[in-house]
Amino acid sequence: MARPRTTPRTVEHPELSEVTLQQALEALADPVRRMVVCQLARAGGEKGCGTFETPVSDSTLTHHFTVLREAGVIRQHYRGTTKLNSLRTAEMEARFPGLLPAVVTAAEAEA
Amino acid sequence: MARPRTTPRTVEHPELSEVTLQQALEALADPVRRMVVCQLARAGGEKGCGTFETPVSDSTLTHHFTVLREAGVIRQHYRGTTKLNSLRTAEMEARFPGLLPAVVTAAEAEA
DNA sequence: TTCATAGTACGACCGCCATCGAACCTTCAG
DNA sequence: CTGAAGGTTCGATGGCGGTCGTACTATGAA
Repeated sequence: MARPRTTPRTVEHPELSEVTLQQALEALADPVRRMVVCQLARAGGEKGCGTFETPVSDSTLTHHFTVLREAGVIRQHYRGTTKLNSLRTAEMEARFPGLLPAVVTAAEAEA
Repeated sequence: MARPRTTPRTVEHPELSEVTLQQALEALADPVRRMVVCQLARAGGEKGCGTFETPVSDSTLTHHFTVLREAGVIRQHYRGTTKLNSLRTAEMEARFPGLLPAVVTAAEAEA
């Protein structure tokens, strides 16, 4: 039977109501993670993990994606071997009004 | 002559243009510093160093004030033996539009 | 002048987090 | 089945930052 030999890869996402301001700020306070967020914002949609420009190794990047995901900033899901990332823009806006736009805008302006 | 025996105590403040987003976010990402900022926002004006409610020692609090000042978030000046603190609200708004209000609002809402 | 109050400077400590490389898992193409 | 590409997991490491206590300085009051 054409069935996966193991469980398909899924990703856990927190409800934004479970995310603290502390988590969100810590997530956004790292320069590499801000690069990721800005590149996502610029892309406007989904973006594969391997398509980001950062100065760190793959394993470190995995760590940063995890932090962003657990902070509710990004959503991730698999398509084949590729993992796609997108911003949880609307949910973040509902939870922390103005925060994400302020950070992205400031980051873009600085670059 | 009624003159101070040593130089009067002054405090250095950065121009907001010299402050990076990194500094601002790091400053705001610490829970104790956010307490300070929120209590200042609530006070609406100046507030002596000793009038803040925090779980840390005086010397640690001094450290946090320094970080906030160097991040351009607060302004400090002496009056007698008291050091007064206030938010650089307008300048922060010009440099990082929306950031400080977003953080303060979220912090108030969480508390 | 002396004392009390307000805050600072300094040094030490400790824990956390960003980072890496190596080994591994999952999926798709041949 | 086999290989290769895309990510992950794991353990180790290193540095930075939050914390404290103690000693100190500055100011104003008695």
